[in-house]
Amino acid sequence: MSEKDDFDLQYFLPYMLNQAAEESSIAFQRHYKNRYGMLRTEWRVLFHLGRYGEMTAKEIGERARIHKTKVSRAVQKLADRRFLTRKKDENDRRSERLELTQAGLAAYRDLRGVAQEYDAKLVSNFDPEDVATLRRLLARLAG
Amino acid sequence: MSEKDDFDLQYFLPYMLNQAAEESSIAFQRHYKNRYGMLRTEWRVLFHLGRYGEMTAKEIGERARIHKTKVSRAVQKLADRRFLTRKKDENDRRSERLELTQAGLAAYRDLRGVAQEYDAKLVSNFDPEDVATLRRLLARLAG
DNA sequence: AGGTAATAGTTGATTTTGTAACTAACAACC
DNA sequence: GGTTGTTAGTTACAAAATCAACTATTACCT
Repeated sequence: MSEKDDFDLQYFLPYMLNQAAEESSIAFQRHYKNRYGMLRTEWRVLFHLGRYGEMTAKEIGERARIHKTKVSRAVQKLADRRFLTRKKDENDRRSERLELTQAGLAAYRDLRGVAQEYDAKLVSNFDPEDVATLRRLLARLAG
Repeated sequence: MSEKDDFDLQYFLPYMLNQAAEESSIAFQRHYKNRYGMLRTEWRVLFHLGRYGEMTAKEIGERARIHKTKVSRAVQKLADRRFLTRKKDENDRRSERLELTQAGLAAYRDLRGVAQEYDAKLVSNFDPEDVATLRRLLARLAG
């Protein structure tokens, strides 16, 4: 380059976020993938239902910002594997109330435990104050 | 839930990173997508060549941690669109030296400018010290 | 009430990614 | 110098994501 070029890709925030996100997902991914044959979206749906209780596909999509077709297919797979049940909302028969089965709840609890441990491990070498800053800024960046 | 459940998905680091990464990518994505018909991997390849100069597909893949098939396809598209040229490395005829054309360089410079502005805008409401912390931790999380 | 628009969710077609197997060139070793 | 093992990159096939069109139901509006 003949010109000044001090913009390094390694400091471009969207790029850094992506690299960190991918790296930090890999190890955890193995758990829901190998142990329960789940995809990321399926895990997220499971997690939402486990953590926040019964809700509709739409609500999950809004909370997690997942497109409705992705949610729809994830719900289908989870239902096929008997991790959740669907029943028509009698007040609005377009939508369905989704609820985890015992098996789904068990999977959720298992994965939640793994996630907690994994999260702790990820930040274990960092200064707790820095971690607080990290989470705060990430939350704001996520919008 | 009848049990104690204080693990919130919103504080699970891989999840937060993903949400922040996606959100922060959207606005910038439009530029390389609409203006140059590029995909994310193509933009990254372009960026590496523009920022660091001529190199091989393998080097790009290592630096950016992109799988070689993805790099291969991105290089193909960039070559089709005359953003880069490939010539066999005479010392090792398995690999190719990749180099941006004038058009590629122009696109790089354009997008680099947009990226710089965008990065600045993303952090403009944050305390600079917090931003420094953020980048430092992200770099470590990216491994 | 009747017609139009909006919404929840699904499905199908297209695009993109991921995985594995492949080719061509090089390296190492005897 | 030939066999075996690696490496750079491509290609083919399968899996998954995206986008648009669709069904069924509800809301709105006059």
